[in-house]
Amino acid sequence: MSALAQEKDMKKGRPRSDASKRAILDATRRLLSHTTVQKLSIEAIAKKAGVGKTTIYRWWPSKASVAMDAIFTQPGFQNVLPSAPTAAEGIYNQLDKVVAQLNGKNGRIVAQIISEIQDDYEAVENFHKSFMQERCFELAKLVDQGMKSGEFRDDIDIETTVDTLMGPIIFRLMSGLVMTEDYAEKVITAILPGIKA
Amino acid sequence: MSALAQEKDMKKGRPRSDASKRAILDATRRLLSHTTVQKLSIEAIAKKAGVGKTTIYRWWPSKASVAMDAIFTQPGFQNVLPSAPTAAEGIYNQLDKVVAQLNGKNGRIVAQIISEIQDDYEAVENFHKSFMQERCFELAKLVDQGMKSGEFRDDIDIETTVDTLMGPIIFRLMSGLVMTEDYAEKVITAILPGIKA
DNA sequence: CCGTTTTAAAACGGCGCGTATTGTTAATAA
DNA sequence: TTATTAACAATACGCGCCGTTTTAAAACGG
Repeated sequence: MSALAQEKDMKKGRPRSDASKRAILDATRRLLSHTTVQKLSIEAIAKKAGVGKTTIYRWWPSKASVAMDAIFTQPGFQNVLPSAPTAAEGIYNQLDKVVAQLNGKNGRIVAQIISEIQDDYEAVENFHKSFMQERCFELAKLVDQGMKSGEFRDDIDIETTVDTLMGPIIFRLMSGLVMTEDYAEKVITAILPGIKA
Repeated sequence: MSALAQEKDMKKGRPRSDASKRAILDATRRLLSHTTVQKLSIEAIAKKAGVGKTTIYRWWPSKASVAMDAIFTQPGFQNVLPSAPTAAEGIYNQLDKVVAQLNGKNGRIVAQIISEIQDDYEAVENFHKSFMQERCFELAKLVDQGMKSGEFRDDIDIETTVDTLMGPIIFRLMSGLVMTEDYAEKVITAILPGIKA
């Protein structure tokens, strides 16, 4: 085994084609701008991307997985946040980012993804790990921090508080209701007075 | 036209078979206890109910509609509530009822129904009219009542407040997270301090 | 009896599923 | 160079369910 092979953890045989991978995700994004996840088909992706169906089935277990990969790797879906002086401001930053990610076309697609995976327990878990969990955990961390610093009351339930912050957004997302850009502010205005010390 | 025909709005031709209707909804309920809405098929319902496919297609536009009909006509899904002395107690009653309706097997099915209809605008509207709207409106009415009576602050946004009450429930429903029987109480404990006068 | 409508049953073409097969290509190992 | 290994595109397959159409019987009112 060569030094290069050791360094890059290379294996025998033809390596995975990065061009095909990009072609598949690109084709999926283009198709999703004109149809829904439900109406999407593996065959259509393969045809548009100029790849074999087997290549898709080899690397993704379902069309929902392909869609998740296509959407979540887009710029704007990384969850990097500016540090905030207060817990309240940190919560606002996080919530506003989620609203920005979900209030437009991408939001419709994410709603369709959540829908598509409902009868697949593993897929639901995968979705939560790759999108929901880190955002909820970040909120929980901020609530906890606010409690310890005295900014918030010390008798609130962290998990339920996170639910009251994230819940309304997902509720409106799944209900097909409009979600304006300032929706995060509205939710925080409703929630904050109840948790402030 | 006879008097009876006029009274009961009878029409010419063979009347709709109530037996077939019941057979279809019964078969759907039985099938849904072993599979998901997504895996349900019109053909399977027709076979199990002993009816023709055409009979189903004549009266329902989709399998999601059949499922909604089958679930929402069950006992326990009527939204009748005891009158409450305070707005807060009224809100608790309403929210607790929703949790009771959605925290078990039926909740999973409702989540699947919401999922199934995501790419059908009319179906989404129909779902909201037949389930979500009346429950949200009831909550909005109670919040408004509490504001006017001085029980709640007068500067809160009704719509957003309803979102913070219903949102967490739908959020957990669609996330596949556990929702205990006392979840309504948890949400109210989190929300109430922020809206009380 | 006649016109109308619903019904169950059966058959239809079509689509996308997930798998299998084939021959080619791009890498490593000897 | 040669052998080995694995990914690749292309193609074909059987299958299940779709939504529609056709047929003949059944259930009503006039």
